[in-house]
Amino acid sequence: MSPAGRRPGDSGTREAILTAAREGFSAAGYRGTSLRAIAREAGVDPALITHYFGSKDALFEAALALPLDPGALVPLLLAEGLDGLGDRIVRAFLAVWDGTPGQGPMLAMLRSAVTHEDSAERLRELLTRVLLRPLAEGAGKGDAELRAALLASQVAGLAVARYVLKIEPLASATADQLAPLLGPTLQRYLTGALA
Amino acid sequence: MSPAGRRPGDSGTREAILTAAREGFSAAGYRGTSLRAIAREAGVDPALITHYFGSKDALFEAALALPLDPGALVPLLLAEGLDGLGDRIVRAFLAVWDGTPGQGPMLAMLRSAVTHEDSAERLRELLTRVLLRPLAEGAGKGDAELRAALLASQVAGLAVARYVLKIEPLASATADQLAPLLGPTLQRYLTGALA
DNA sequence: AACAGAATTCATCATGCGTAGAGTTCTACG
DNA sequence: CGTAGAACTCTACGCATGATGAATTCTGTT
Repeated sequence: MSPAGRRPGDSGTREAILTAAREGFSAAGYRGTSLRAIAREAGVDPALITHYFGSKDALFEAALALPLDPGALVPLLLAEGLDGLGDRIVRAFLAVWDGTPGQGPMLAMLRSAVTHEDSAERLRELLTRVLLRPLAEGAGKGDAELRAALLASQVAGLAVARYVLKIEPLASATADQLAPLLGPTLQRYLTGALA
Repeated sequence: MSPAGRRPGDSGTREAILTAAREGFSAAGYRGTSLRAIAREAGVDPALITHYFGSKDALFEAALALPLDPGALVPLLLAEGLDGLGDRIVRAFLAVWDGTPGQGPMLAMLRSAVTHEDSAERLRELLTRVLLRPLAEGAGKGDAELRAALLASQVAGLAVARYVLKIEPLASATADQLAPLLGPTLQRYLTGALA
């Protein structure tokens, strides 16, 4: 049909592939998404993906690169003091997920973490080292590891319940509704008495 | 190699297939596990799986059949009153997961729920209708749906953090250590003030 | 104007998949 | 015994997959 050879002008093919890949991976996970499906979605020949990224694994890697730096979030959250920290964490979390176009990379990370052992390790690393532990240490109440883990459990649970299982009314609640519900839990995990 | 035809004696082939299937599905999810791999693991011809179960979907269904009745748990938990309910839920949850041989069906359910849209629906149904909502209604403080959803979020989060992401020290903590940490959260979601 | 190299298509390979069907051997029941 | 049917193996089909290599067309630099 279409002739071979380079197209004139600036075709944002690479980006189109990445977008389609994120969509696919976040919807069906790594194995559930074929290169051909991604190519079809992106309106592109399958071989182009190999051409650009080398392999499916490399594409996956590239698609999961987060568009934001989670490390930058921590000082921002801590800047306003410990009061209402839990509340602000809930809001920040929801803002990131709901704000990310199509929730692509986020859901993809979660989905693949649950299936792919390597991804689970990477997500654990990212979550604990860059995000949760700094938060818990910033709170300065000791037991940083434990507090970070508890925080992770409630935050991950929110993600699963809201975005994967879509349990109502959690799934369609607004940040204003959720913050006072979950905030106190996080606050206690971070700054409260534990035993 | 091996001759065709029926083997003498009682070969627990069906069970072997189910075991291998649970192992596979819980380790790599639905798509990530092939019938041939299951058959190899079970030391069995792939066609036997079709013979016994009809299709991969049906096998999946059969492998996920829970060995326990979650509905029976609720009255047990509620029987001892509302005091310490959260605590008891944490303990029951851990007992079920840690007690289930190989955590097979449990992890498989979680893993596939995250990948497979249908499984997500089934898990949501099971969780909310049979387990969480009866609990929240049994607590009798109103807002049963919302309380059930919040409960789900913390419980699912515990599962993900402990069994999938394996975040320490959550992953290797005992029930006695976790109950006082997470119990109050669940207690508040079920019986506490919400807004 | 020439040319290296990037972008793109196509045809193709080997592999693995889920499933179906035919054939063989054993068991259970009459 | 005889025979229905369950347990089991083998072969094969059609399809999708990830990857490769050659061919073609455009772009940027000299």
